[in-house]
Parts: sequence; structure tokens; C-alpha cells
Amino acid sequence: MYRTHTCGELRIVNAGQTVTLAGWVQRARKLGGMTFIDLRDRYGITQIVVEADADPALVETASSLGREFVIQVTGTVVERESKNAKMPTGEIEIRISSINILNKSVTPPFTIEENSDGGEDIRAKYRYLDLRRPPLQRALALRHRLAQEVRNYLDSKGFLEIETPYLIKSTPEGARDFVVPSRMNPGEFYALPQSPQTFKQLLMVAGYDRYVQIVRCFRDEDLRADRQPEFTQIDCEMSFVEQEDVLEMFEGMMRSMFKNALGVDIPNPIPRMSWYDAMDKYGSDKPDIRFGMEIHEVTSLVKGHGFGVFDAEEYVGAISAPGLAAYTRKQVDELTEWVKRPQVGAKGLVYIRVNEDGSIKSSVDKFYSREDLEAIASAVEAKKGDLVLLMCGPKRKTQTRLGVLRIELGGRLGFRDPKVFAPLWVVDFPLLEWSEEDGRFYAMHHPFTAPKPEHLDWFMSNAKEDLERVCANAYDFVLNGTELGGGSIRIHNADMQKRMFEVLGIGPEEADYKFGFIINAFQYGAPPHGGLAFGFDRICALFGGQETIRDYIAFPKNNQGRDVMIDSPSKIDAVQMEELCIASTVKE
RNA sequence: GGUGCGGUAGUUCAGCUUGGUUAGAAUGCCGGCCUGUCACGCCGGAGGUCGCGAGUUCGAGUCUCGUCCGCACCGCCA
Repeated sequence: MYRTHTCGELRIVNAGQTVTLAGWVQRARKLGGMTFIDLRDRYGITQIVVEADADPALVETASSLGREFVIQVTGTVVERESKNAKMPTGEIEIRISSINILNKSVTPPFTIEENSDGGEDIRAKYRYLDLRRPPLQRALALRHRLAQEVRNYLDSKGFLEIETPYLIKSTPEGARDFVVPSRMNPGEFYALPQSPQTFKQLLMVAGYDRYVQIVRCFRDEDLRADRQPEFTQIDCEMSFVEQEDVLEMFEGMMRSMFKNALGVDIPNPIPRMSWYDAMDKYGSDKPDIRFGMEIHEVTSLVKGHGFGVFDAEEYVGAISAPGLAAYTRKQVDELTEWVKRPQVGAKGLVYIRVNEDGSIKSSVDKFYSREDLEAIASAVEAKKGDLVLLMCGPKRKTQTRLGVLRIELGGRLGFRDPKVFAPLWVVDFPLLEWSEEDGRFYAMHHPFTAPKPEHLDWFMSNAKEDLERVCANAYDFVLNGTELGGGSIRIHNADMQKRMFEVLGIGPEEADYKFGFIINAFQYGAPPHGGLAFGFDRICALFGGQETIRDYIAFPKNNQGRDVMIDSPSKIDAVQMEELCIASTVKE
């Protein structure tokens, strides 16, 4: 037996017991003859002590220990002479009678402690060492806890977890696919799933009316702090349901995850907002509703006062930033520069300072009277001490830019506390999105999303303005300004699905080639169904209060989609290429 | 594809604005001392292709151009 206890569990009540521990040497402190060793495993740290008058061989071995040596020690639990209140095990130590070095270690490149001295690069390269650190252990433990909660909750609701294939068919609508050559079918390729969307719908046709899968998905797109090429979804689908049934079910799931993993009570019910309201008031389809600072349209208030910049534009909107009337001219200029960066793309920023003393000062005083400015300030619900910021331009674009500014200022003002959780359902999405570039409609969600029954007439119409206003029974789950999940009620009728492909400009042959299996299946008694999928990595990160999902994935990829630890992707040898009937066009 | 920031000792960084002696600090590592430490302390030591390449210059860590790598963001992500 390697150990009788872990390094995190012994307490003062264990004093007098003979125990055997095994773990890693985090630190050895040598004081003359005496040696203290911090012995670590994933449960904690226990101090080992070797007295000066112990067996000389033991003293010798103890003083030879280096960081990250794996050792096994046997000894007696004793109360410490000088306790350490900072450690859970700080009241005791192990006075040992033997040390067994199970394995030596070379000196690690960074310190393996709560707060490492290593940068991201070096820690990624030695991920297995970084994973020894408590923050990473906590992250993976949280991930495990949340996965358990999902399974427990959905199991109690009768969901079956069913695995779907990873080697599927490429359907290059949306994100790029990762493809896998098929040796047995020369010149043909599988694709890795961007999501198990079609399979879960086929399971509905098959009668498995409550399906869940915690499943890896793959998208060959550029990475971000919250985007990995392979990521995990909580993928769910239900039959004989309406939108309300789905929202209720998964509100329950999120509620139990918050309660059981974090001890947090979220609002009941979770608020809902239409996509149109979200865009108008927050300039985003994933509003952060931890704070107000809503966008207000002031177009009619500002036009016709001789200020040509506003007169020339479709839309003028404004937000009010609490307390920022105190911003200096320099700070406001800095903000103006900030919104003019290409990442935001605004042309400029007009401000109205609603001073504490009741005076009003703006950058457009030449064109507007005090009463005009007061009317604008009141329209955006500005209070004394607030700074009103206005932007103009095309409606949606301007709202989006104001939304970006709102998020930035909300952060600066401390309104985006990661310990505060403000969940939201965004509902009533447009079904279709017109692409000027391609001159065609794209499905806003995906091509299996059903139009709202009351919008069917518009859906059948071929007029662009009709199709544009078709709404879908689609919904997103948003938390603190991050989209954590989304879904919809699906099309379950073959004719309707054909119509959708027609609207999307996908011809019958193409539809048949790409989606023939699902159109066929829908002819055999497909039940009404709908579902949704959550981004599990993002849920973990947000629950853990982090922006990046990397720490919640044991072995993540870097910005370039590379695993710097195993150094992948990598070249394969010519024999393998030959066997797969593939060739590289890359010039060496 | 684009923008920004960064790359100097094992590690984290300073030095670069204004080019000029032997490139510093902390920490880690090695050696010595130390019997209650827990970021132990004290003394000593080793450790650097300044990411890479070219250019400007009498002289480049420092200036210029190119390139590679990392992070964040835009595009992209049905």
C-alpha cells in the first residue's frame, strides 16, 4: 500500500496515528540538521519533519530531496510546535521514520504553487506540471462537478445520453469543417461534427424523445480566449415540446448547476428579452444585464438643429455613464480615440456632461440650447454627475458600437463583477439574415430552425422584406454578456424543410446531397421537436469567474490551434500520405 | 487576412525614449552556515546566440526593415 492517507486530510484529531503518505516535494526547508518538507498531492499539503537527531541516513536522504521528487514517507502524526493557521493541515506535521524516493525529478521550469512564477507560454509547454497547481485542479474539479450536475438533473428528467458519430459528412454551411481522409474510400473524406445537430434530430425521429450528450465538437475557425477548435457542448433535444417546455427544462438545469456547484440562487424565472429589444437597448444579441446604461434612440431630438453630422445619419443613439461627468477633457478625448479604433469603428463621439452643480456642457453647444440638451439627457435617463455619450450612423451598426462602448464603460465602472450572475433568455430571433455580400439569406441559427407558426405567410412569400421579418422560435441563453447556449424548435416537416433550403438558395440537388438523409427521415413520422446546446467550456469558465476557457480544458490549444506540449499538428510521412491518397500543395 | 502589446539569465522582468565601460534585479539552481521553518534566514557562486535575419553606424539589447513565436482583439465562428 503506497499510502494510508492523502496529503490534505490529516488533522489534529489524527495526532498519534502512524501514517504513510505519498506525494510530490513542493519545497524542502533545511535548517541546520532539521528539514521540513511540504508534501503535496491534489488533496493538499502536509508538512513532513525530519529532526536533527533522527537516523543519519534519514537526515541524509531528506536533505537530498529536490523539488517535485515523488516520495513516500511513514511516520507519526504530531501536533506542531509552531502552527500555521494558513494551512488546513497547519496544526499537525508528520515526524517520519522512513523516506522512500519513488522517483526523482529534474528541476521544473517554473514554480508549482498556487501562484506560479511562469508565463503562459512555458506553462503551456509543460501543461502536465501546470496541472499540478491548485488553480488548475480547482478548474477541472469544477468542470467535473458541473458535468455531474447536468447528468444528474437530466437523468432525473428521463433524458438518455446517447453517443453520436465523430466521423460524419462535411456540410460546409457555416463554420469550416475539420476533415479526415478515408483510407478505404480513396479520395473521400469524413468531417468532424461542428455539432451533432442532424443526428439528434434523427434520434427524435427514432423516438428517443429526451436526448442529451456531453459531446466534443469541432470547428476549424480562428481561436479566441473563449474559442477552441475542439470544444464541448451539452447537446440536448426533446420531442413533443414547445419553446416554453424547452426553456423551463433548461432553466431548471442551469438553476441546479448554480445551486449545487456554486451555492448561488439565480432569478426565477430567468428574464426574457426579444432579440429586437436586445439590439435596441444593448446593441448586442447577448446583453450583459448586470448593469443598466441602456441605449436610447435620440434621433428625433437631435435632428434639425443645424448639426450636419447628426442630420446626415439614419440613427442617433446615446448611453449615460453614471458619474463620468467628472471625466476630464483628456479622458473624454481618450474615449473618443478608443471608439474610433478599427475594433469599434465609430466615426466619433459627442458628449453631454450633466454636471453635479446642475450645469450642462457638451461638445455640440453651438447647435443645441440648454433645453435641447436637457431633453436628450432626460431621454437617456441621465442623472446629475452623468456623462451622456452619443453616436450616429446606420441603426444596427451604431447600436452595436454603443453596445461595445457600454460594455467597456461598464467594466471601467466596476459593474461587471464576475461574482454576480445575471442570466437571460434572448428570444424571438429573426429566422433569416440577409447577406449583402452574397446576395442571399443565411439561417441566423441553422437551417433546421422552424419559423414561428404565425409568420408562416411571410415565410412562404418570396419578398425580401417579408422573409426578413420572419421570427423563429429560437432562443439563446446568455450569462453576463456571454452566449452560453442556444437552440430552437425545429422543422419536422419535409415540405417545410424543402422550403427552407429553397429560401436559403440551396437547390434540390445540393440539399439532397448534403441533407438528403434528414429530408428522407422526416417523411417517416418525425415528431415535433426542439432543443438546444450549451457551450460547456464557457459555462465552466464563467462559473469559475474567468474570461478564458483554456484553464477549464486539461490540454487546450494555443492561439494558432497548436498544442505546444505535444507539438501538433505535425507533418505525416510520405507513406501515410500515399496510403490515404492525399498530397500536400504546401511549397517547402 | 488585419490591428495592438510582448519576446533580454532556468523563470518573471528592468534596461530601449536620448546607440558608447564588464547587460542588471528578483526568484530559481549549486556550495557553505543555521534545531521550529512554512515566500525560513545569512554568506558565496555559476548562469545571457538580448527570438532570428538583414540594414544604418566607427559602434546596435537600444534605431530601421523583414521574419518567426506568444497573448488580446477585429474579420471569421450556420
